Amino acid sequence: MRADARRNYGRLLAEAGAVVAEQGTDASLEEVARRAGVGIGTLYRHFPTREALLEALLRDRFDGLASYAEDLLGADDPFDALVAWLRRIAKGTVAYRGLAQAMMAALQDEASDLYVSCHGMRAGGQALLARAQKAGEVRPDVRPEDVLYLAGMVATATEQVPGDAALHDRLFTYVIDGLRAR
Amino acid sequence: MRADARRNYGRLLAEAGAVVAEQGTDASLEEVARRAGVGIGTLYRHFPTREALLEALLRDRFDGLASYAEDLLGADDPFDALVAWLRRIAKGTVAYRGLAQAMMAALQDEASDLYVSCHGMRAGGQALLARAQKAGEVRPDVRPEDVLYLAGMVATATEQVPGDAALHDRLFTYVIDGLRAR
DNA sequence: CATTTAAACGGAGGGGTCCTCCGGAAGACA
DNA sequence: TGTCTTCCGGAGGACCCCTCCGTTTAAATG
Repeated sequence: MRADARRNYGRLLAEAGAVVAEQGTDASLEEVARRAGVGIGTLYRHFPTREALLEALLRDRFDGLASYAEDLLGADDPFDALVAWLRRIAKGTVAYRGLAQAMMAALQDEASDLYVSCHGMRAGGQALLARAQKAGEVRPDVRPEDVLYLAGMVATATEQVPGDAALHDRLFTYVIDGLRAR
Repeated sequence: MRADARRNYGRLLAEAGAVVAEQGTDASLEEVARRAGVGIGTLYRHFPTREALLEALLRDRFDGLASYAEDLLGADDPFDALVAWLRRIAKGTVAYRGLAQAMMAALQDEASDLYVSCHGMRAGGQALLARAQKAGEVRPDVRPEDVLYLAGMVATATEQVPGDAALHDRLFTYVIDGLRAR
C-alpha cells in the first residue's frame, strides 16, 4: 500500500467517525471526503460502498463485544451475563443514529460486509444464550438471532427518543423479562 | 376548494399511497407528482411537508385503531384485549416501510401532524392499558407511551426482515410476555 | 354570455447527494 | 534520475428537495 494511500485511508476513517457520529449512518459521503481533504473518488476507492465504510468504523467494536462475551461466559449467573452483554450492545449501538437499522438489515444478508465482520460477536452471543438456556433461565424457544434483534429494537427506539434514558431502561427491562423462562 | 384543486388532491393522495407502499416513507415526492400527472409545485401546495402527506395517508387507519380500542374495552379479558390491539398496530405499521420509525419520532413531537392526528388512537391505547393494569394483568410501571414504542419496535424489526413471519411472532411474544405482571 | 379576479397550476432553477470514469500526479524502485 | 504502476481528484450525468413566480383557469359577477 502506497504511503499516500495509507495516509488518506486513515484520514477518511477518522473524519467518517466524526461525521457519522454527528449525522448518522446516512451522512453525506461527500462531506466526509471534503473534511478529510480528499477527493470523492478517493473515498469510493477505499470504501466502495457505504457499508464498507461502516464496517471499517465498527470492526473494533465488534471485536470488543466478542471478547466481552467470552469473559462473560465465566460469570456466575448465566442470565445476568447475557443481560449484561445485551445491555452493552444496546448502549453501543446508539453511538451512530441509524446503526441499529443497518445492523438488523445486515443480519439477514450473509454476504454483507457487516454480517461477515460481526461473526465473532454473533458467536459470542450465541454461546451466552445457549448457556442461559441450558441453565433453564431463558425460554427455550429463543433463537440466536432473536436476542440481537431485540437489542437492535431497543436501540432503535432509544435513537428516536434520545433524551429519555428512563424510557430506554423501561423498554430494555420489558424485553429482558420477556426472555426469561417462567 | 376549487374543482381542479379537489381533483388533484385526490389524485396525489391515491398515487402517494401506491408509491409509499412500494418505496417506503421516504419515497420520491417528485415521482408521486409525476404519477399523479401534476406539477411538483402542486404537490407541495397541498402537502407542505412529507409528514403532512403521510398524515393524510394514515388518518383512516388511526381512526380505525381508535374505534377498535373502544370495541375492545368491552372484551372479557383486559390483557388479551390490549394484546389484540397491539398486534393490529404492529401488523398495520408494516404497511409502509419506514413508518414505524416515523411514528416513533412523531410520538415525541407534540406539534407534529402525525402526533396530533393519532390522538384518538393514543387515547384508546391508554384506556386499554389502564384497564389491564387495574385488573393486575400488566405490570404497574408501564407508561402509556411504552406500549406504542414496543409496537413500533416490533414493527421496525419486522420491516427489516420482511420474509420471516415466525421471527415477527416470536419477537412480539417476548415483548408481550415482558409486559405481563408476574 | 362576457368579464374579472383570485385561486391554483406547473416547472425552471439553485442547492445537494450519489457514484463512475479517466486523464494526470506522484510514490517506489532500479 | 527515469520509468512504471498505483493512486488521486473532480467533472459529469442522474436524481432529489423545495421555492418562487409567471401563467392558466374555475367560478363569481355584471
